[in-house]
Amino acid sequence: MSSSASTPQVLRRTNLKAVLDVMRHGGACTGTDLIDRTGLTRATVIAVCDDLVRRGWVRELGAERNEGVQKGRPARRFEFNGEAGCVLGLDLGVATVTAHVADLKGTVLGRAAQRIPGRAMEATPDERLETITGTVDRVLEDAGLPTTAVLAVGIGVATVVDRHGNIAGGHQLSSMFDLGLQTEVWRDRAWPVLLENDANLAALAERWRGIGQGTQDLAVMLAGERLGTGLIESGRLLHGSNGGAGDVGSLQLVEGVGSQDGIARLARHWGTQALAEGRPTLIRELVGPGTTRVSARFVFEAAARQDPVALQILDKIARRIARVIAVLGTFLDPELVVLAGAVADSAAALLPTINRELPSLTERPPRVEVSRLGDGIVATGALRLALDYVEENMPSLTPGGQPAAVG
Amino acid sequence: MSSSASTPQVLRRTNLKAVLDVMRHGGACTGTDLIDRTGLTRATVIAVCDDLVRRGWVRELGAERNEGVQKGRPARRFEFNGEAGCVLGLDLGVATVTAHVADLKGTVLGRAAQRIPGRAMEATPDERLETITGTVDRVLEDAGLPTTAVLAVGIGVATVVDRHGNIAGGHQLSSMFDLGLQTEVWRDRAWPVLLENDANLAALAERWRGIGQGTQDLAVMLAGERLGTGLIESGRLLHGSNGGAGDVGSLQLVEGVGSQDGIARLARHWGTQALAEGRPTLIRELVGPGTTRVSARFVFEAAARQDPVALQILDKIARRIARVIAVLGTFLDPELVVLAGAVADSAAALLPTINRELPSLTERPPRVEVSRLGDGIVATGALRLALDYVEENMPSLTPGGQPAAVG
DNA sequence: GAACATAAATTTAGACACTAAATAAAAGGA
DNA sequence: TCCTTTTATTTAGTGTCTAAATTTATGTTC
Repeated sequence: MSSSASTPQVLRRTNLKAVLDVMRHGGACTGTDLIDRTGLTRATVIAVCDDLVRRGWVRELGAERNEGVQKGRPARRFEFNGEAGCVLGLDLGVATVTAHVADLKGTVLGRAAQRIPGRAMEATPDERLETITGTVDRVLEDAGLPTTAVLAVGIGVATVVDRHGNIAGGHQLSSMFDLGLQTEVWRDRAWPVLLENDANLAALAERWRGIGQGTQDLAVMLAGERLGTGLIESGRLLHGSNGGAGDVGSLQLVEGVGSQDGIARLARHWGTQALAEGRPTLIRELVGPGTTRVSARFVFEAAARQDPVALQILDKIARRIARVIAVLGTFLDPELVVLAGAVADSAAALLPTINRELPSLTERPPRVEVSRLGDGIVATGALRLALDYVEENMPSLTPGGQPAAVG
Repeated sequence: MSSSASTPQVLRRTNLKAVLDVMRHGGACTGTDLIDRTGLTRATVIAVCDDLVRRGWVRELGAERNEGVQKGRPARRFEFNGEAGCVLGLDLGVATVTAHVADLKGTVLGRAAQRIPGRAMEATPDERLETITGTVDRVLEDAGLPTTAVLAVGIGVATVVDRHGNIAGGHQLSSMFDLGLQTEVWRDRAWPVLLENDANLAALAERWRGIGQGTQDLAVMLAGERLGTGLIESGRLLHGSNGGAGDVGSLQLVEGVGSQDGIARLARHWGTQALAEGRPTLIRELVGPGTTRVSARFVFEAAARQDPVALQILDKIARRIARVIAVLGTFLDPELVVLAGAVADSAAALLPTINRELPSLTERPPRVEVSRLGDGIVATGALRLALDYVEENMPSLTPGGQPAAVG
């Protein structure tokens, strides 16, 4: 299954990748470094490096002194060329478009966010596309990058996406994001476009730059307005047969958990309810007089000041989340569960209750943490998705920017 | 990550595997067949075939006529040599040891089962090992196979096993199966021993020879005495960080589901209860007078004859199972859920209720079916596990039986 | 500063695996 | 018997790697 026929050229390609992998992780490398880490001969290593330099993926550094005592002929030093191109990471929300751009080392070179004008829910596909392309163009321009430098685009959407990057129809919001981004829209730019569910990208982000570093099995709950879960098992994203894995929105089962409610929405809902019932609470003061619209922030703030009503709301939310985590832990046995999303900062207040509840709900409860990646978590994951694609296909691709003559 | 350094020899190894893969699936092959399916040149294909024949993995067939009109020089015909070795598949239950042996094409050559003598729960490791080795020796002897013919042993155990094949400590029954099978026990036989959770093997079996053929994402509930679930996503088994994935035994959460109760145990429990309460039911007649020990079989039989009490018990069981399936479907989005285990035949009676309940518990409920693989499901999966190992490592291994001189 | 030690690069010869093209072989049919 | 067809085999050439010898560029020592 795994294997397909090979030619000597495939062999070289494999070794190009092996050397690139080492360079990406290890910074500047001498030939000897690469010999140690790849097991190849010096002759081969040097040939591969020269090949990579010729193709534009690697730079040879000048004759700066290596650190320490130096005897013998100075080593040539090679470095992965992070500027050989860039990747875009987009987060398409219901009302907002966020775009990050990074070089091939993953260094973020620019960020931009833009609201969909007017009433977002009613925006036409074309209006949506205009905002998206506008945001992308702006972030590229600000970073001084031509469109030809873009080697891949990762895009997170708030709906179900299968493992081939196709938006699964028949889901909530699925039509909102089914905009032909992979095919028609940027055909002239010839960008490889990779779609993925936003919670899945949050999981990639957490494993790349968040608490999940070094973890092979983790779940990330993107619990802002909606409630979505990104699942990584053995270092790979889970999708299920139609991409619905982790889409716990439809979980009607666990008593008290269900519908599509994320933390923010629940806080708002119960906060509003408390006000409507006229219960005495700090939330009222924070919201201000004359309005009944409670934002989640106020509830968390009131709780931070020990307001009993707000604390009770958080307790209720935490118990609800704990139940989902318990089910998740039982079915998937992740090492770590991360709470992320718009309210991640405040979610820390939920942890004590969650950790108190878990042992009664499941044996061996997973470790639970709160994300520290903030708002850009999905866009960050989108960058990672794009980088994964580029790294996987690197030898075959043509570096962006200059058209790079390859023999 | 994925790539490691390569030499020309690795290339040949890849092509050996590619050719073997085609042969395993396609039966007897001519050179032209292989050219079409691998993309290699005729010269290479023939060289690879000769190589495989020399190593013993492939047989060249005599000059039998090919079907149809034959012009031109007759093609040499090659066939995967299923008799180049065999694999063992073991199912270690609490009280029973089952062993299957199959050739490398997966054709079962022998079966044996043996009870652990005395009170199984109290058997010492040595007693257990004696039964295991005894069963293995018998099945090999009956099939007329020497121990040197065994290329791998797959073993299913009723406890948690991580993805490296290590039994995770601290679980129910974990010490019962931690017998040093991989290392000490058969050291003299030098067999590669692969441990895996029994429900996971049931999943492999369903995908190999059961209802799950061609399915990439499925869950198999092994629901006899205990309740365990084997999960396959994108064609791969899920283990989770410690192997606990699918070990729903500890799911205390879903109201009414939990503990370790499988279908048989529940049927027995509620059947006994009904008798104790003195309710009028066919079960009593089936069990016979003077005893209160109800076996699951009687409950299913009574239900088949429309006994109201038995039907009510099945209804209760089905609702319970439906809830687990709903959670499973929501979190993992499998294409198919298979009910398997000792009572699989009878479990068909549960399907109508399960399918009626599911839509109210989750959107897009998965397809649910009952296994037709019967008792040997775990041993069958164990064979598959062993075959996977052998197929993956085939070119490097030495065929069993004769010591096969390789140049 | 010349001779030496050292580490790395480069060159050379050889092995292995593949392709492509020419040649040979083994059938059936005219 | 000769021709056609299909396949196998041989031959020459290419790409990639290793291993070993050689060269290069540096620092150290006397």
